[in-house]
Amino acid sequence: MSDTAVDRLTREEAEVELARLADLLTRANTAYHTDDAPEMSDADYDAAKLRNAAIEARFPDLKRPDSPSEQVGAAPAEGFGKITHSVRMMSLANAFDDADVTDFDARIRSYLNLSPTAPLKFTAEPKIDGLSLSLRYENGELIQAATRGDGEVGENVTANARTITDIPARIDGAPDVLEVRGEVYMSHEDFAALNTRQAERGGKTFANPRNAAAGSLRQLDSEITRARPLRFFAYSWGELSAPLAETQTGAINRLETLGFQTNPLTRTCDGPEEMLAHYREIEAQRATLGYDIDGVVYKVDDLALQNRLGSRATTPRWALAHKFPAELAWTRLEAIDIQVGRTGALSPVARLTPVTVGGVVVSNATLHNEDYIAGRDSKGEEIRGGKDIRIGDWVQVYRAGDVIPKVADVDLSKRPDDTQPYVFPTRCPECGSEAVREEGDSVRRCTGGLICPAQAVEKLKHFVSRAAFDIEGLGAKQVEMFYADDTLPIREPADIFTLEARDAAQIAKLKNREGFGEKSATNLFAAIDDKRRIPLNRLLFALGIRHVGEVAAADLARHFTSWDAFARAIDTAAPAAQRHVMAEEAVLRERRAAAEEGRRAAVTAARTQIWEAAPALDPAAKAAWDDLVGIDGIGAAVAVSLVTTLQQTAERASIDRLVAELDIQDMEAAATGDSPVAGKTVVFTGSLEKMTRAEAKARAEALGAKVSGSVSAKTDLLVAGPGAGSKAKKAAELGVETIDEDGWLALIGG
DNA sequence: GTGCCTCGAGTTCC
DNA sequence: CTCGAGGCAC
Repeated sequence: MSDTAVDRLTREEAEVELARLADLLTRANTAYHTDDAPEMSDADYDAAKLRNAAIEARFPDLKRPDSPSEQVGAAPAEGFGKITHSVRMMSLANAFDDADVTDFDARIRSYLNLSPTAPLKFTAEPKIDGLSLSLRYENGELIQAATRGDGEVGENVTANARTITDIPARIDGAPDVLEVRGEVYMSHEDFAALNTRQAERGGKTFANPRNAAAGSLRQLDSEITRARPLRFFAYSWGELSAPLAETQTGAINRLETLGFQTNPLTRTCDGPEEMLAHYREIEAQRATLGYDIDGVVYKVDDLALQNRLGSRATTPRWALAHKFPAELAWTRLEAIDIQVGRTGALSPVARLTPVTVGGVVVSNATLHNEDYIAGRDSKGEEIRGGKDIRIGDWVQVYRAGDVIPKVADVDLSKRPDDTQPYVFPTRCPECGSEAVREEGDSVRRCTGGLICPAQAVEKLKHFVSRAAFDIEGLGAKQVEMFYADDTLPIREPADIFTLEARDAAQIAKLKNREGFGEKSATNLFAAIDDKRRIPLNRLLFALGIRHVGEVAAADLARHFTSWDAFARAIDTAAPAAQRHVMAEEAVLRERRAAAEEGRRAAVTAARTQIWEAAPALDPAAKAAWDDLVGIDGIGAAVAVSLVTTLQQTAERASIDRLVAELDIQDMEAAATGDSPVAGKTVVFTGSLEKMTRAEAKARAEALGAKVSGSVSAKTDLLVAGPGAGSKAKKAAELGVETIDEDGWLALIGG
């Protein structure tokens, strides 16, 4: 019956067929999500969905309550809802040897202005190799569980978390709001038993306990999770309505009292020596613990100090992960392939005879760059005893940070007789353009620009990536597909936004394609339309301009607030950027000449000469340039990159076509938090007594202030400690408000 | 000019 | 996650 044309079905047949399709599609969905092994091809899946929709259209009254067409996001790639963490889930800075640990202690003391002998306690605990989870309790009730995700937004796995025995559904005597954070993991014993069971059932087995735990927690059907032996150690917290304790140790004890498992090897240490001793103790017990750990985590014990130390972009300053040495493996280097990145960088990738390293089979590994293969470091000095890496060699592989496979060493004694030194290509393997290495640069880059298909595709992938446009249903795979497409191509970002219109104008519709259906096509168009309105910072990041990452894009967006102001400023600054480049070239020439003639280089003179050469530089251009490089975090390299990109006609035309398709959201003029210093530009000068300079800067920025190094007309506030000199004088001249350290502390409330 | 520190870019496997 | 390099403080 499944072959009968829809318009020939009788009413009774239609009813039976709808039931069959509902069952088929539900099973296909489950198979896709739970076994990671789809039973149906995407095309068959879409065909079934289309048929279901067609029958429903003909017999609307027969539509079932469990109709597959009603299931939102029935497209298999969708999964869990998203949860924005109320307090970011940070990652940890890493240490690989004892010196990194003593440095950590020293760095904290210097940041806090503590003497080397002042008491400073730390905790040390095993770093569990699982996946982190944040549990939110309100009034003692578990209401939400979220994975780490990117630290900002994670996945909602509440139903699955409820099935884990180590996670209490309710707790007594906790603060009204308590977010408990910890690690979900699987013991060695349970992992082995699970794999045996999976193998017997013909299901898929897992490579290691970490993957098994991750796979089990991310089941759409929480009954499957329930059957998986997951465990949980609590080690941290997020949002709290009341403090748990005054120290890390106290807080962990409190979590234990509340009914959570905490790691029994957690210790409080008096300093680096005790921390390292505990590290060795944990390392010695590693094999007999019964679960995987990949290092030891140290934390400043005093929570008030943790608070003062604060965080860098992605890691807190008060914690450190001391990693165990990486596992190593030897294997044969079968080939060296060259990949082309979005900036044109040619990266060599090692194709290896597959080998197990730390529980995972590795068949590819990075070879970093040209020099690394040749056996030289960035300064051209020979490394690894001058061994060059050749195809056919036995190479040592490890997984850096237990993740990224790298080639670490070569065994020359096993080198076959017929090997040749590897010759790094000087032409792009993808487009044949010349690949050049700029002076002092370690990477060779394809000069093809937008002509190079590899660069174009990688740029598009970057454009749709998570921190950029993040278009649902348009990932790396789809981008490649559309790039290669002849009837409905996406060759540049603007093409994404004209996709629907172009599709509508064509006879061969996207929805009729293999792998696509009615629903997936409409979903994609809707997802694209959804992103037409885009915040300026995301747009600037998405453009993929060299040296402009997420942070620089945000800095630029905050400074210029609108696309028009940004583009105008860059265009205006262009002549000055050109002078800058010429001046730096002149400096290089002067340096070389001076070295030859054995005299001191007149660097400043060479620079000034170009800047002041005729024809005179437009003062507006100079002002725009100064304004640009005056932005905190934006220097000459970024500024030049912005100008060159926007001044290139082809590139600019492509950007203009994109901008015409968008509704760009302006940024708020200033961070208007409720803090009295939000949006203000603050300068610190003189010596500060109650805090260090770094600390003061971090605190001010956390409150939304911009901290600058020098006093100018744009400065709103000068915080002057004892010994303030020229800056205080200049502030007085400019009429900038000046306060002392105590005044500052009073202003920010502590 | 030198030495941090942070950001950007590239990378693997599931 | 790491490496290189840009940015900035000293």
